[in-house]
Amino acid sequence: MLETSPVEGLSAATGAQLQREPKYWRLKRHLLELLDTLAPGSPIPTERALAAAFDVSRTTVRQALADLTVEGRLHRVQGKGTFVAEPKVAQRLQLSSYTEDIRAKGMEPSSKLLDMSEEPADAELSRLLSLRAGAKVLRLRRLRLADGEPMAIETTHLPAGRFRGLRKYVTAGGSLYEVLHERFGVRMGHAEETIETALAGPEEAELLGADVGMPMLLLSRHSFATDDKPVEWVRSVYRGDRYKFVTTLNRP
Amino acid sequence: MLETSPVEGLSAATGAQLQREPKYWRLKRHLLELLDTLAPGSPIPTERALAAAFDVSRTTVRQALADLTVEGRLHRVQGKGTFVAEPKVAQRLQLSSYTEDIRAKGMEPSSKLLDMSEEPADAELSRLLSLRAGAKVLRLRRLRLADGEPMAIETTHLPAGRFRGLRKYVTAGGSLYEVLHERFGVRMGHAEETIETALAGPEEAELLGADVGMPMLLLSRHSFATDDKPVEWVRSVYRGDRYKFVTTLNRP
DNA sequence: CGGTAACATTGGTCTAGACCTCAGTGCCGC
DNA sequence: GCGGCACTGAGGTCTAGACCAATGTTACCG
Repeated sequence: MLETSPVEGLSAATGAQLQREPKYWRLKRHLLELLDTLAPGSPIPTERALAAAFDVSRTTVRQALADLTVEGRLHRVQGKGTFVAEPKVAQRLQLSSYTEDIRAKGMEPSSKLLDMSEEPADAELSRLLSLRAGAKVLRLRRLRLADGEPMAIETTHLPAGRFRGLRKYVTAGGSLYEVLHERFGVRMGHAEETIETALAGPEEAELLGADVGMPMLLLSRHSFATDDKPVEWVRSVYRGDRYKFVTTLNRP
Repeated sequence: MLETSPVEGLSAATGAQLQREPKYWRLKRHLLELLDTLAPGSPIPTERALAAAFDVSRTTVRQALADLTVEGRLHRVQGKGTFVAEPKVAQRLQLSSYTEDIRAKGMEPSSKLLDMSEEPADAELSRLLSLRAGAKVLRLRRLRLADGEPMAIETTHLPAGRFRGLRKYVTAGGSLYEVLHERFGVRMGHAEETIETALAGPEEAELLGADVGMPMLLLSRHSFATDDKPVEWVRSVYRGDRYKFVTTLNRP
């Protein structure tokens, strides 16, 4: 399963049989050409139509479509059809809030608070936030949007003890970083980020309007205030088919 | 196709039928448990054995195995079998050479020059390297290894005119950044990087010892010397199942 | 006019079996 | 000894058809 690429060689002669190329590769190539001629969001032919048109089984069509879906070229909806996916959007990697980032790109940021809870820190979290084991941690889970489009799911952990009353400010909406600065006098100094790939689970896919199994960019951020005390531990999931991260590096 | 996750609810009563969970989900969960008990590199049961053991068709087994493969948990080799994949390795994002990076991690770096050529710059490359259209560009394609394990495929473009004789230094082995510094007096000042996901094509998969269709981390780097002149344009493909990038951000 | 029940259509899951390619093994003949 | 070649068994591709689940439309009835 998965992926294109022809197999060259074998030009003339030998006449009939040779074709060391799986049928679904050929189908994928045809569909990729088709995609270039269609606007994002356009529907493509149904599985059964493609099977008939190319004289292959529906299973074979599905293999090609599954590949293109996981590659972020198609978007499938049960009961409706298969559609051309949207192109990628760049996302700058920088130590600023989501709100600032999106505004800087000329889009309108918004967040949807999915849930908020206070939980005792496990061993890992207490280490990351310099808390004693079992100390209360505020956990925020937010869906991030730009111009109403889902961009990412962000799960933030903060030490509840240091930021009493944070809950109501967050509930009122507004930038978390702004609240931390204005209400608690805390500004971010530096952060350590890791970026890796993962695949969308059913919940993420649903929230982000993506497909299950699609590659995602997983960003973890460990932020410290200007006094070097740890402030937050964040884990975000971005749609890998639509976003990329950009960063500027400087020689030490 | 793709991905785990049960569907809860529906406890007692209703007796027999209800089971709103595809068979391949169940199979995936079982295999994930099995993977935790096996060492990386161990073989797992064959497709046909699993089909018999779970009383499902081989197609269904393959759906589960395909998911786990694209998730980086399994490694499949035609004619041999299916094996437990290796865990991830972190890779620091910083403006230093590959050679320095790997040494810093206590591993032995090596490179294999896949090919080297001089080509006229196309519109994109001449813009990136501040060259007139058609100027010669040196193109290096290298396989990067750490302790003999393939890590990435790196394609570097440099202005051939500014670095005459670079070819022979590179052929002799050694760090490109060291050569640029010692032979041409050029040191890297800053760079702009973008990170995104892509899926492995047959060639990349083969070179990296990965599977076709596996998610990869795509890193593009545009580097500038201390005098702000562009020096290189690099595109690297890392195995997404084994590497992650780490970076430190500072407040401006 | 409004609801709703039935139907059509789409993608999602699954089967049972066919034939292919690729890798290893072992035997046979030179 | 050693080069092939046949055989076995692994994953890779493919079929033709079944039924399920989600969606949207249509027609009928109150």
